[in-house]
Amino acid sequence: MATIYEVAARAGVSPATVSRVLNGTAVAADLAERVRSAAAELDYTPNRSARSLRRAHSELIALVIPDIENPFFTALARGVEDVAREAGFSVVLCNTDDDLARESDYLRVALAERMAGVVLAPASERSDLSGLVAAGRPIVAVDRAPHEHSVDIVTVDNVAAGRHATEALIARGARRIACITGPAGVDTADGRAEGWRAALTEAGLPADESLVVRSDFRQGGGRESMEALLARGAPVDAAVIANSVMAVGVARALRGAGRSLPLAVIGDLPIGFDAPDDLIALPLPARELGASAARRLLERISGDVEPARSLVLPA
Amino acid sequence: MATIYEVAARAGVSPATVSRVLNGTAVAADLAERVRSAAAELDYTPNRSARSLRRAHSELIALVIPDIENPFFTALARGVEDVAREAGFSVVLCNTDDDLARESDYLRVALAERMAGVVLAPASERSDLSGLVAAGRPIVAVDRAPHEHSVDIVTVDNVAAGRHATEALIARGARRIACITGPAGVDTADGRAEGWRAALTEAGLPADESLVVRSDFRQGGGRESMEALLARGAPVDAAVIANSVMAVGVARALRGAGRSLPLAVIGDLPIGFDAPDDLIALPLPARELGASAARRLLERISGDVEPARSLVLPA
DNA sequence: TTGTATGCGTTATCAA
DNA sequence: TTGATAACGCATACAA
Repeated sequence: MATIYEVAARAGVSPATVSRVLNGTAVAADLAERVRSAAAELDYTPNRSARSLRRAHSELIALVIPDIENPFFTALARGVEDVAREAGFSVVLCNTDDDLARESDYLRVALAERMAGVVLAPASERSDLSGLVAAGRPIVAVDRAPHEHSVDIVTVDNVAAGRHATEALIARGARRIACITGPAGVDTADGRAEGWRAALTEAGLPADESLVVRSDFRQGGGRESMEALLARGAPVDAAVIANSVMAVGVARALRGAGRSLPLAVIGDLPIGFDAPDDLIALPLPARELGASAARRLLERISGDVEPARSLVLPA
Repeated sequence: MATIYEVAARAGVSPATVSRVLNGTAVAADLAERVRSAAAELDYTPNRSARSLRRAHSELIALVIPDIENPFFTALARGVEDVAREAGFSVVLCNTDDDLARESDYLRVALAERMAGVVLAPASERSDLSGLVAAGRPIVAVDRAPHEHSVDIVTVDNVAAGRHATEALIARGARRIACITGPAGVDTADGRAEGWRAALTEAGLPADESLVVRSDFRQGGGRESMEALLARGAPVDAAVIANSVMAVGVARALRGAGRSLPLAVIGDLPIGFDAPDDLIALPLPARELGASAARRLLERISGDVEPARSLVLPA
């Protein structure tokens, strides 16, 4: 591994000049040329540990997500990568499996490695960002808003998403619409349920709270929710499902029971999911969410010190 | 961000002693205790850029995969993480989307960042590992064997996998079995097709090469392959499918044509995929593959300098 | 066992 | 514009 000194020696210049060429500071054309060819001949790769130490941050952006198998997060990842790469940063993915301890670990590593910044899709509202925040490192939360900390946040309009999904079912004649959503206290879950409520109310329909089922945003939870609904003979003629992973479970429960029900699902469907014909998917702008988060992060990395800002994308 | 000097000052010891406490070298119990509490009070996080510079490598392991949406690779990722974390390394995921240029980029970054090592699931046999190899950095290839380079390789027994899948169909009475596999020259694709051939031959059945369809391991490819087979009226009564992502497409093509065919699929099925009843899935030990690769990598990181070794896991 | 001093490879400051 | 040099924070060789 050649160092900057070896390149300098071979080009007959000082290490400082090599550094300047590599970093785009003004250098005479002939010197720059000599440096470039010396670097090429030696197959010189700058040592980023040294650079990070000196500059106080690396060129890595951590993207911390709770579930690598959820297509929403993989789409989001693409958005982050698109804009980060454009700006010369590399994105590394950290999968927490919804585990707060693992999330903490990764955030700690990102801090210790002096990564340029972090885009975090929090595993929970109780996610602990204190380390990064205390150190003043760039971080933006996406999808969910963490409590306790004031950081930049990029979310979608969950209420609108819930409303649109519900309206689509109403438009098809549904009157008693169940709402299968995530845990209480989770803003994505609560917002979508609120949209369901709003759509029903606006349509002059009763928003029967007993038709709101709280689940866990996972496949098994979706299945159990629908099974419970069927078991207690709830008089539903359609259902809004707050994310696509749960929709898979819901569809299975229905099929298992030999039933069929118009479904409106918030989010893109997983690859391979054979959706029933009466299922409406309302895509979420996952990629755009990631891109926006990354853009905000880049602003922070470039030194923006404005107060934390909250951005809500239309559904 | 506190430094080792501040911790040392507060504990009334030298920086070297702090370093020793943190790294587990022998230090008197009382000093160690003082250091630990000083570190805690200052919320000291060692600067890994500095450590990496000094030690010549970081505590990050890069896992470079071609398709983050393929459940095989996410399972593999879990295996890598399990053993890497156990050993104190953090795993960062790099998704290349089957793009050799992006793969190269990530490998370059891993080298420049002086990451401890790389587990690579190559996007192609033509993957360029020259940078890492030339620098003598630890790297192990998994799933596919890259040409051109001699590195540690961990794969599954693809031939056995293909054979088992085919045998399962033969056992159910199938006689003319199609084989939908990946591109020629890709060892996973070729091996599985070879297993298909072997099983048929062993069963005294003809291995009709016109029933081998070369596709791309992706959903669309699976669909097109089956559509082509149906379109030309190939006399098949079952099919072996070399990976689970293609199986989704195949199942759709069949359903679209109003047909049904016993299917044997190599690999775990994607979440949400509603497999037809006559589909047999033959799981691949993806997680174990990742774990083995990580173990081999750890040996390299600890200084093993034996010649490159090749490990083939049973299917 | 502990401390001192040095160097890892860069970038930035300062002089020239 | 260019070069000499210090400093980033840590781990270790060496001395005590």
